[in-house]
Amino acid sequence: LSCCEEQGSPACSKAPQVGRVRVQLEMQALWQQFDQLGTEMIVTKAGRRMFPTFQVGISGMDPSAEYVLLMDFIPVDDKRYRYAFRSSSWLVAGRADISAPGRMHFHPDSPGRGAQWMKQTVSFDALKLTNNLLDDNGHMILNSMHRYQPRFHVIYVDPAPNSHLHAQRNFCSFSFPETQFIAVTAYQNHRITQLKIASNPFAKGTQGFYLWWI
Amino acid sequence: LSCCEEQGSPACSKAPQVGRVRVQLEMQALWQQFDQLGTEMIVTKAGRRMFPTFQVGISGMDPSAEYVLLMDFIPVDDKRYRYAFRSSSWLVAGRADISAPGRMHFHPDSPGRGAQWMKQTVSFDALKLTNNLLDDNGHMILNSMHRYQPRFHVIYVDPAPNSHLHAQRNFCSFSFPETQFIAVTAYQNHRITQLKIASNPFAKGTQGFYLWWI
DNA sequence: GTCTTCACACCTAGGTGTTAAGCT
DNA sequence: AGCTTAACACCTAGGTGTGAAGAC
Repeated sequence: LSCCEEQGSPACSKAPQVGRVRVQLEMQALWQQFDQLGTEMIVTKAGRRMFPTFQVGISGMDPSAEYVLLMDFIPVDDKRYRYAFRSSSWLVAGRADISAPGRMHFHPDSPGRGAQWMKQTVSFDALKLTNNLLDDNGHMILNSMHRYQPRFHVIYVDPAPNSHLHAQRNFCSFSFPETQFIAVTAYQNHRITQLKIASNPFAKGTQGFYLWWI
Repeated sequence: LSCCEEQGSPACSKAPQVGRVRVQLEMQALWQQFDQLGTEMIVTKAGRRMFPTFQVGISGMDPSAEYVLLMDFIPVDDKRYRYAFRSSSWLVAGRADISAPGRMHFHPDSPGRGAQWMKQTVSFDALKLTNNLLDDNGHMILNSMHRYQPRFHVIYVDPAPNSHLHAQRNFCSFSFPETQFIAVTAYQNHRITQLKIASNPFAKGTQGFYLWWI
């Protein structure tokens, strides 16, 4: 159960509509299973979903207030990685490539009332990852072989006039370390491939093949 | 291009947010093609989509005002029908059966701002028809072998206090005669079946069979 | 007889990893 | 070598009418 991350601001400077919001990562056990192996997420030119899907349960919102929910991805470090098959581990392979300006993914149900968001799990299953710098579909642009941390943001839609003057007060951010991943164009770690096949229904097609090897 | 139907009220008693709303039926040519043959819509216990889908283009809304959009179905008459295969025509087969209280189907994007609704075609493709009087999925309950007229309603969400006192002023209704249909559990008119197969992509499975007969 | 139900084959639509070929 | 691309087979998920069987 994650609280709002105060970003170096003095005391509690958040509006009550966001200051009490609590967020729980769903499918946490699965995320941890992947994290232990070193999560990889496929990026393609056309855009690829994440698996596991980023899903959260939310509490503490003002039921009648309006909120916008969104995600973004920040580089974890300034490094480029490569996978060493011999040692089955990731190695630093130099400094990070230049990155496209970070995009934001608004949850398609935004804006919505607190009651609606808290009613059931909020799922970002429409979000797609791409390595196409010229992407025109609103997908999240990431560099392959770089490490990322997904972030989740809650913005309170303040009806007050000049509310933009209090933008700081009206949003808060959450990030879960177990959702970190390295973007790849093809899986590197075979155990990641196996765990994806075992846990993603859509990857059931080739499941039979691996059952002999596990 | 249909205007708001004044329901026997004196002069223009509608709020400006709804009084200027204009609605255009999409796929009108297809609806007319079906209507000419006598449209039939399948009802099942589990719920069946309509085809053609009820879709409208909307103009004249206040872009920043909030609206709720919904549909319902009203019996066209107090009759029950049967199909005479010999004459390929519908005959009256007595008085209507007792009907379940009419349900409403809210468009899932409700409530939404005028700008959002007018941006693109509003489609009711999630709406399903059922003949199950005990339906628990929010589908529209209809009597098989009865004739219905779909209706479309626009409700302005008035932020004023006590706005419920002006409920009359804040909504308006639209109906398109070419969308009338008879609910059936199995198609009666073979030409309706053929037109459904020819025009609905999901019915492509058996298309080859009929190509020899047309 | 007339109407309804259900399993089914056949689609649409789109999410998977695989694999071979292509790029640098 | 290392990484990327694109076609592909194989799934999930669900919308069609069919035709035989069932209900009244």
